[in-house]
Parts: sequence; C-alpha cells; structure tokens
Amino acid sequence: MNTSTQACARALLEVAPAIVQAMRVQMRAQRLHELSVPQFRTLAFIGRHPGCSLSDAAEFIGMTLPSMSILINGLVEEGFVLRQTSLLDRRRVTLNLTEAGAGVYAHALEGTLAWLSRQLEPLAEADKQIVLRAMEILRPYFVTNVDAAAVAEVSHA
Amino acid sequence: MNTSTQACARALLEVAPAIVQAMRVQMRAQRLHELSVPQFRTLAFIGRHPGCSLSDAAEFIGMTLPSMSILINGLVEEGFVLRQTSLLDRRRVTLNLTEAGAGVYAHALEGTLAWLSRQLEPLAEADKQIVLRAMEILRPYFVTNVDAAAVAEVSHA
DNA sequence: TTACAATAGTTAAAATTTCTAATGATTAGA
DNA sequence: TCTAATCATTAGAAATTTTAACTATTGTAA
Repeated sequence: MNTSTQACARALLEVAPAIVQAMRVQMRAQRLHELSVPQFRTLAFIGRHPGCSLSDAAEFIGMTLPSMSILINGLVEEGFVLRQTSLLDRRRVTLNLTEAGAGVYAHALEGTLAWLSRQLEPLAEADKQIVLRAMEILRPYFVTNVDAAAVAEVSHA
Repeated sequence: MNTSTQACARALLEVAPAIVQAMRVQMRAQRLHELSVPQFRTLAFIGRHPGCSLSDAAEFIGMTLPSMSILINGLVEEGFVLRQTSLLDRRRVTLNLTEAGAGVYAHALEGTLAWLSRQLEPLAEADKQIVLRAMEILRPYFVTNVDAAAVAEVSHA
C-alpha cells in the first residue's frame, strides 16, 4: 500500500462523512419531508433503481427483509411507492416511485442542493474545479448505476 | 448562483453519500464492533469532541435528550464512555471516551481505512492527488473542530 | 437575598421500529 | 415430478426512540 493511497483514503474517511452529516443536519432543519431517515434513504434507492426488488432495497439499506417489507408498507400507504408483483417471477416484487414519491425526493434533493451551493460559494473558482474533478474521479468507484432495463419490465398490481 | 458552484454541489451531493454508504456496508460486513450505528456515531462524536455534554451529542446525532441519555447508558455499561458531572456547572454532564472506547473507535476506523485504501489503489497517482487536494479544500467547511479546551476541564464522577 | 424562570439531565410509560421465527407462494434443478 | 431454493409476508418479541413529567442546578431581577 503506497503512501499517497493511504493519505487519500484517510482524507476521504475524515471529510466525506462530515459532509454527509452536515447534509443530514440541514435536511432535518428544513423538515423537507415527513419521512424517517430509513424511509428517505429507501425512497432515494428506489429512485435510482426503478423496478428493484424488496431484497435489493433491504440489502442496500442494511435491513432485514421483514423490516423492509413493513417500511415499504408505510411508503405505499403514503402514496410514495408502487409495489407490484413481477410478471417474470411472481415471487418477486418490483418497486417504483409514484409521481408524488419522485416529487418528494426531488424536492428534498433540491433543497439540499441549494444549501450545499451556498456552502461552496466562497470557494475559489479553481478549487471548485478541483472538487468537481475529484467527484468525477470517485463516481465510478462508488455510485451504483441505475438499472434502466428494470424500468421497462412489464408488471401488474 | 454561478454554474460551477452548482455543478460542484451537484457532484458532491451525488458522490459523497454514495461513498459513505459504501463505508457503512463495509463496516456492517466486517462486524467491527458490537455497536449499533447511532452508538458508533456517538462514540465518534465524543472522540472528536472530548468533554462534550449530553445535549451536544443529542443535537449532533439528531436524537432527543432522553434517547441520548439511554444510549449513553449503554456505552457507559459497556465501558466505552465516561460520564462525569461537570464541576463548572453541576447540571451538565461531560462525556469522554475510555481507553477501551477509543480503542474500539480506532479499530473500526483502521478497518475502514484499509478497505478504502484498497478501493482507491487502482487510481492513477495524479488522480489521487486531486482527490486528496479536494478533501483538503472541503475539510474546513465541513469538519467540526475538536474542542481541546473541554478536555482539560476538571470534573469528577 | 429571595423568588421565579431557564437550563441540563433523568425516569417512566407509550409508540415506533426492527428483528427472529414461522409460513405461503413460486421457481429452479435433479 | 419431487425436492430444494428463493422471495416475500405475517406474527410475536425485543430493542430503540419519543413524549411527558420530574429533579437538580444556575441565572436573573425585584
């Protein structure tokens, strides 16, 4: 393990969680939504993985299947998520956001984006470019891809 | 709001949570500690803010005071945290890590650091430098400072 | 100085969340 | 076809978190 890798990892380990923590505080303060944190995270996951299964969501969020089933109940009742049985495999459930769910998610993102922009405004132009570039470098290693194919899957209630 | 600020904020909003999420998954997989997520976050907060009060921790984690009081009970019973009455204001409680608590925290960090280093290893040297530089740019805006003065405060059980 | 209000934390009971265990339904494989 | 594996739900128990009420201490102003 070379030194620059370690230094890079160490810095990331310190700063990334701090940024996310600040985002969380901001979201709480703004009362952007009447959702619990796990519910919001699940909404975000479904938004990025339309047509995903209950298991997918449970594994990503780090919850058991029964817990996720109950959490999804809540989101369905509130009209934010569509739970449908897959036609390809009738054991499976496919999850998608409703228009309302997508709206809530987009609105929350927007608020946080505006806040974050205010935070970054004082940065020098060159520094912003470095940060942007760094995010582009890291993205492929950490951001899971949207599975667009799943969206198209035919399913019914 | 200029464009580069927004682009920077947007990238950060996408990538930072993804990195932290990956860290979380890794920590769960490694079973680094027999602590719940809020307990671990609290441990980390106390580590960075020695001598902080219960309210400080509660506000940062986003919990009510009674919940934090109970959570701290657990950490004290497990021997990870020292809860002492402040001599300066006897209503207040000062929180500090025990040696064991600091050890658990350091060990968890170490494991995650090793994992993160493996993730970053394939990056080109120049890219690592950019990421490192970006973190240094962002640090002062998001990483809360350790309040070293609080450590020195005289207190008793 | 005394009285009143505000602050910090704890306790108790209720509500919520999450987990484990058991079950049903569907699909895959021998 | 029969058996095993997969995906999800239900039921009941355990853990976590919250609200409400209370204690102790400090600050403030008559």
